[in-house]
Amino acid sequence: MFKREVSCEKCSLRPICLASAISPEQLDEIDRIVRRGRSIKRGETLYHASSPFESVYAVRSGAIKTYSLAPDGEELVTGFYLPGEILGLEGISQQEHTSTAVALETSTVCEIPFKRFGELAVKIPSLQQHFFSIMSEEIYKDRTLHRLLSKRSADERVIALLLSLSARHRRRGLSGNEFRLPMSRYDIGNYLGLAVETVSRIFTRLNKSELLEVSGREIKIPCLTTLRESYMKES
Amino acid sequence: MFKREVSCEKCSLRPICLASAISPEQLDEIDRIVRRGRSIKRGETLYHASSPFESVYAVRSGAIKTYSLAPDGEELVTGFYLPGEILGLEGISQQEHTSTAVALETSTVCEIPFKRFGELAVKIPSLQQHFFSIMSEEIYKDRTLHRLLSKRSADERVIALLLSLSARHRRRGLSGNEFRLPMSRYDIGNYLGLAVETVSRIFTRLNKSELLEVSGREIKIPCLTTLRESYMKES
DNA sequence: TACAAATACTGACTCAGATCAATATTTCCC
DNA sequence: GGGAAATATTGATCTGAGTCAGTATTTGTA
Repeated sequence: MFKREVSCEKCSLRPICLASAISPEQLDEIDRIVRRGRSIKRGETLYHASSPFESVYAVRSGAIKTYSLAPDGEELVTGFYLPGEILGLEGISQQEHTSTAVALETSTVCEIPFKRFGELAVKIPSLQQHFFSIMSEEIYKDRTLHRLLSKRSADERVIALLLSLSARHRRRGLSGNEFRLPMSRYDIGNYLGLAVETVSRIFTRLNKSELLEVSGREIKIPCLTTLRESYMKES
Repeated sequence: MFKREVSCEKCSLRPICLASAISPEQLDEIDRIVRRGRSIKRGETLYHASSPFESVYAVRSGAIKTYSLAPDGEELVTGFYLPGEILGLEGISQQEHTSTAVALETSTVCEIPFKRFGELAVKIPSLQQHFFSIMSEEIYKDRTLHRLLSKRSADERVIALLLSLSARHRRRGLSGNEFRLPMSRYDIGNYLGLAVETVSRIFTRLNKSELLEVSGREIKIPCLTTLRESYMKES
């Protein structure tokens, strides 16, 4: 027995999701347009690149990765999305999805039909403002990734990703010190612009140090501050 | 004698700027909130990182670069903005500018006070939609940069930047085959995650090939299709 | 018009991380 | 629970681009 169809109002993810900072009556309006409880199994696709853009999605549980393919078929992992996070935003301007979203583990998502959302955002200025903010945040995070890719060493990139995942767990009230990676070494390497072998070697090396305990996809960070500082020092 | 203070209505950049796809009456409303004609000389700053976020800006003429500094002072060039393009979007979510914008040559900009813009976007749904689209476009372009940085060779990165500048010139009705780079080799390298020396060597090499004629910052592309194809082939 | 400073170029050398080639381990079904 | 496929690790070798060092050219300014 598990809870499905939790309204935004009752959703534990509300403070970090789309419906934060919205008054109760307005919450109700959002609640009416959100399609909840869609479940996707590991490896299944939420949307495909070049399918018509109709909705953005909020992750309710699980983990989703997005990737795009170059004309020659080369894959690029463009992001990892955890509960409370919104995906599909790059599709708005193109009128179609520009990446494919697949579940890394069994996940549930809330679908937010974008046309109706726009109509609502016009009626609720604070919702419009919040959505501007969510998109701006995405742009801001892309700047961080830009720096990571063009200035940081392989080790620093991997540590930065772990710290990011840790912070996102903590934000949901979970442990930031111990978690399981939902993605493969391949995905990590692809996302960070590194070869799988390099990622693997870095995990082995970090595991030998006191900074991290790695066992397959299980990660334990004994001390976040130390890890953060070691990351700083390397840069 | 030169024209200042051209209204959005009369602005030749309208089709590619913020005020595209807006009806004449509504155009008038936008016109009233835009602060026009601010001129900044080469090397002068439009806004500083960590100054309060109040406006986004549209380039009217010239060229602007944005950069951010890491805690240790390391610079990262985050973007180049040409006439008709909007900058400052990453500041929305942070309530302050997260990068510094400086003019690469004498430029004029239009300032769009963001609070008033938000109020207007609520009244004009198509304007809201268009702004969603502009932000989405920025996210989409960041994905392209992500691929460039994590999958492409130094040569391909430089060619991709040239092709992007060329396309942006053409969009304004200018020649896409001949133009002057507003930015230094250093800026190009920094933006693309390459050492200055590498950028310099690539220009020399391209100049020796038939693909490009380079003389300092003057660029001539004899055949765009050939350049585009050579770029594809290398990938 | 000249000269200092900034920018750009070139060459020699080095190295982080890619690639290639196995082997080990985990995961997923039947 | 067993065996195949997918994922992860490890080692040896190679290479694209970085670094260092010096020179050339352009640009802005007096």
